[in-house]
Amino acid sequence: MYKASIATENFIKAIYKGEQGNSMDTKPGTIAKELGITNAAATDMARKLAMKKLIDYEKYKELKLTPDGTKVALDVLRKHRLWETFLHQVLGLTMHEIHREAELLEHLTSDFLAEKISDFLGNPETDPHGDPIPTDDGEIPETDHSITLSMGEPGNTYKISRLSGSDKEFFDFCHSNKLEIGTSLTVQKHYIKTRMIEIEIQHTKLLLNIDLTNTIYIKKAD
Amino acid sequence: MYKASIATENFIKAIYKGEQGNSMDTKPGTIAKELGITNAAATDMARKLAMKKLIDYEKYKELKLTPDGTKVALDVLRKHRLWETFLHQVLGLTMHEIHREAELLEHLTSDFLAEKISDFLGNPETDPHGDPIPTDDGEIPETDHSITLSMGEPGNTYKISRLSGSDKEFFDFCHSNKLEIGTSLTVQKHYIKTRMIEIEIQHTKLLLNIDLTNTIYIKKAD
DNA sequence: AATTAAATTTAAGTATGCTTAAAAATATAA
DNA sequence: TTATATTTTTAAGCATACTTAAATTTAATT
Repeated sequence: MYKASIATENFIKAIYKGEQGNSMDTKPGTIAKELGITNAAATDMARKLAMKKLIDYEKYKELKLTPDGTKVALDVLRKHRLWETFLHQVLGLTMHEIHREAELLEHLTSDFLAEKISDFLGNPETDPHGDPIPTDDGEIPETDHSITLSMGEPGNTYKISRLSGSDKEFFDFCHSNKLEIGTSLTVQKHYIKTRMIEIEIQHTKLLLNIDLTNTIYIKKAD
Repeated sequence: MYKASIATENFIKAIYKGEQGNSMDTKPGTIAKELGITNAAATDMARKLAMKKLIDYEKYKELKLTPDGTKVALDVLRKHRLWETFLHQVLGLTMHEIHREAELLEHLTSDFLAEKISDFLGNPETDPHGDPIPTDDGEIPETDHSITLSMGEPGNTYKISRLSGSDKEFFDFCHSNKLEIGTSLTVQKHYIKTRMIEIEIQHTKLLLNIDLTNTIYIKKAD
């Protein structure tokens, strides 16, 4: 299997995030901002990865992962989420600590070690955020049919299924507003212009920015 | 604290090994062979690390770590041995597997995570090989007064205290010849010319190469 | 539609960490 | 001690992964 450099892995991860996420695209500038590099560096990298057949690249267009590129993304993502689960369950690190450490460890984790960690954890399907862990053959167990909070319909009640953010602020915010996995909420109203969503959670009304709500996943309460 | 690159960390580790070991010096060629790079690359790196005050470098002389360089070496060594201990005790990896994985993980392990691992393990003083784990402030707990097997005196009986090798062959050899931590042995005779040592272990005579015996540590049986 | 702004690309340059090939210094052996 | 071999160093070059600055293309605004 193709072994990518750390820089390449991070670049491909960013594209993957852009392809999946609703609050981010895969234009070079967006990727550059995500990685903290210049636009020129992103274009440069795009050309190189295109030659390696990891992405499809047409000038001035969005970057798109090839099947090979997607495989790299899912491999790193699997290691990232396995480490997050492991660091949380075994070493008791907090939600934002596990992200920070997994962000490093994922790049120097052999397939062998990833399997050992997975076995030790009982081959979990999701990480502590509720995010699905890709399998070793690159499948994503999407059994929960979660949607982002921004997709929730006014009047409907949901349970929070995933909290997908990575920074301390996000988790502090969630915690102090009782936004936890399993908690029920009712979507009140969408404000298109201001890109806000109003929800009711534990008898409290909350106005959330749409960007934030794309890292909060919900599913219909059964 | 100065953050070294992976290449720099490995280079400094090799020098540290040469400074400590009895079977290896710190000449550029030796370091190059250890790392699998050319002599030219080793000289090149030596000049660069000298500019960063991590090593003392005089042309055609052996490479020597500065206090700063030694700090880098001990920091990486601490992380290496903490990972080895953790992977062995928690994930049950074999002796040569833990080395291989720790060799990677050590480079992307934050000080924060190292402390968490250490705490989890009850702040152990030695790793599964019996090698001392440097403390977070760069001290090496040398409480056991071990010596290498090559230093053992004929007629004396010792207990094996450390098995410091890294490759599978070494551990397979040790295992099949009952060379385990805690096992008693009696040094029989040194053969200077052929660089061999004869020992008796569990009523069996064994002839060992001196290079091998520098990774086997012993101490006087009490 | 024309102008302006923003994003993207190209070009040139830098640091790291290697390589090969040739020159210089050191070590070994006859 | 002199010739030979080995090691070390220098020199030139390459790939990766960035940078800044300028040119080009696309997008937004009037």
